[in-house]
Amino acid sequence: MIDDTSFDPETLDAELAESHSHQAQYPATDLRAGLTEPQLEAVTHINGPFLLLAGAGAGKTRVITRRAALLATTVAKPWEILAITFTNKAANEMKERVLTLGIGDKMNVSTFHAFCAKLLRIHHTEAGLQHNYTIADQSDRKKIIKEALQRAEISTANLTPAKVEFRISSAKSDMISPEAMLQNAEGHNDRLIGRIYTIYEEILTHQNALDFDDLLLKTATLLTENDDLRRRLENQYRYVLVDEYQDTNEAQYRIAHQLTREHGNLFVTGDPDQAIYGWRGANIQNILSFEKDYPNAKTVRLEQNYRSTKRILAAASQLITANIDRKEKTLWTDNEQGDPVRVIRCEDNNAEAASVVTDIKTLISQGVSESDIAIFVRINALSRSFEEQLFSAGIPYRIARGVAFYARKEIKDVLAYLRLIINPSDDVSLERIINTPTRGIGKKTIDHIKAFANASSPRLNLLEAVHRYEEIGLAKRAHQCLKSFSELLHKLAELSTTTARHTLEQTLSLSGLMADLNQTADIDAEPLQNIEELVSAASEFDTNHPDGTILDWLTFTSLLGDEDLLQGGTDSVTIMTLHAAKGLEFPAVYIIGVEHGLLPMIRFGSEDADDIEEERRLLFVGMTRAKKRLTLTFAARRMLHGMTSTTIRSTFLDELPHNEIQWLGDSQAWHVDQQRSGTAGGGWAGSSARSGGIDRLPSPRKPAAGLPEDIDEWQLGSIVRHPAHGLGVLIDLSRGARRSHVKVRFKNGMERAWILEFANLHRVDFDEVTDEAFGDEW
DNA sequence: TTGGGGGCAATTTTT
DNA sequence: TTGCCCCCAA
Repeated sequence: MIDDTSFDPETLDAELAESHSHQAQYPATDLRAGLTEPQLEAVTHINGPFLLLAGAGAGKTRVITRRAALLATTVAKPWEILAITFTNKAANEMKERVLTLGIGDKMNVSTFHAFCAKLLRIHHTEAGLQHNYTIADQSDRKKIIKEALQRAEISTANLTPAKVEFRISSAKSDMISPEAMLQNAEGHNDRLIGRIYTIYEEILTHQNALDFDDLLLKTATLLTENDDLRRRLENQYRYVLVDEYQDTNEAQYRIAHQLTREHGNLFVTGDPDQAIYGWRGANIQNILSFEKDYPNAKTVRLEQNYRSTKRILAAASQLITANIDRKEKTLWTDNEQGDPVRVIRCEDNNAEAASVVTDIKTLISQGVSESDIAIFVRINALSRSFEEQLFSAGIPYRIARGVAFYARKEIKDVLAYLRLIINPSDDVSLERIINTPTRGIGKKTIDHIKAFANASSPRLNLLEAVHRYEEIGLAKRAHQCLKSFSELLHKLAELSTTTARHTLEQTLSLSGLMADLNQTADIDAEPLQNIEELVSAASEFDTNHPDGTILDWLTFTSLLGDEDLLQGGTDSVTIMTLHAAKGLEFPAVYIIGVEHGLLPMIRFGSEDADDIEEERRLLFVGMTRAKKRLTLTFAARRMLHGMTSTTIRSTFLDELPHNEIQWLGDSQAWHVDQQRSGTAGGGWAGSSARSGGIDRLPSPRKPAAGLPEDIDEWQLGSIVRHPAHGLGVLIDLSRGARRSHVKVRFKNGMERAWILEFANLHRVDFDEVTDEAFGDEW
């Protein structure tokens, strides 16, 4: 039987409540009721550091909300409790549940970023900021990086903006300043990035803007350097809780630490096995060494799982034990045994989608609701085959992704006007709106304005430059256009003291945006609808925050993420990435593309054990989302980036408990072979006849090949031969403990990557091939 | 100033 | 294969 609350992370609580014959609503005196031993221990903990290691599906939210409620009704006032989460969703959920427990809405529940944004507004002087700073989002940040690249006059040959952005963000997460980066730079590239980072910071400062990382970084620095303020805050927040502690980065770690330095009442919850944001700067060591950081810490494990069947849990548990970086934890459940976890081998990605969709059809015909079914992918690009086939099967589906509401063009456009009203230094916003809607101010005019601003001393911000249009020396037409734009901005500047809704509506009409939207509404009504939605959002904000200012509203919108997940599609199959799946649960789960290189995702040149462990955790997270039915699939051939390649099943599959798994697919023999030859890898009796593919190995299915005997002679630039693709040059080679990877560029320019053991490549000596018309580009 | 076409890269993305 | 970005033509 499948219930209909799969989307609701609170299902668990409902189940728990049910199993203990309690109401959903607990009077304060009942906060200890119906708890298991470890749960009770956590709920009743009061003073000192505490680590709650909460396994997947073990009832964590229930525990922390009850503890907060208990604190708030005994030793503390609600406003003396600070609960920090990572997502708005988690924050809202906690607020709601605390409310349900009768604690009121005075408890401080907020995301890291929202908490910091507010703190920095209030204590802007101490932090060396202006009160009206704006928050640069990802696209603003990208523009600023491009600008910085230009100013640094660096040939962007091997430095994409994305790469720079990543490096800067990582540095900030680790609390590394531009100076420190320059000092410790190893190699030319690092120095370049250090220089760009420096300029990037200058631009942000000049624009009176902070990016997301700054919110954390500046707060951490402020709390570290300003002991007086730190102390006041510590007095104010006598009990601090940090959720998803395994995902904290250095800055967040510091914030939590500084806020609790003296009273030590830091209660953290998390699960190292679900740490999947290392690539975003999160440091799993924060949770792993909590007990070292806080020697008097108490640790409690929640190991009983209320979500999945025994078999699903056994498979996931076995997988995760392969990780070294973890805290020993043994999940168990009282739930039914359930059906075996299935692993399906498919011929290619279309067969994979077909097989999954067929299975879904069967489930639906048995009365399972579409919303109880989820398909998890490692990368969004994999969703396509599934979309197509779900569509043609007439099964409603939705993709939990897409452009976040506040990242849409039309939304960003209006908000840019408002941001400029609040913060006249916000050049990125000005540049965005100067010709939106089009008003005859093109690139050339903008360049003139910029040049004028830069040439002035001190350097002007663009808004000031616009207002001094007469001094720029523009052609008559451009001069006229800029004049009316300048007048428009003056008019808008006078709006700033009114409500969010009023300001928004005025801006929409004065700027001409509304007229523009109305005009295009015939062709595409969506932008207009989005704007209408924005107006009601503003209106709602005004109602909820009678004392709120435009600035508050802008901050609010800046920190709001993608809400796609929260709304809509109550009867659709959900397609989402494994990352997006964290925290959710579904009765039926399909995990797609469990192949080497995809899951684990391998990037060349950077395969180390940490990455693999995070990938393993990602699969673990995916598997533990499933309540009743779990299916993993992989395809022998996969079309990706417009190219079909032969794949190798993921080594993670070898790490599952073989005998508990139901192995399905065109070829039945492969898994049996697995059991015989251990994890060394093996082929399967291939029904497909593809040249060069490893699925073509004749039986008996031994490992495809070992390393080539002359491996020591392989080096970058070596010439190799592939049976299907011909001659190529080795452009990447990395030797790992278990597998070696190679990348080859072929004569026609195609580049392919393989695991060397399976690649069927042979090194050839240069003089053997000179007569084969090898191009000179080699 | 706008649009279209070619070139090129291509994870994950709580905020 | 798709999607973004940049440059060029009208």
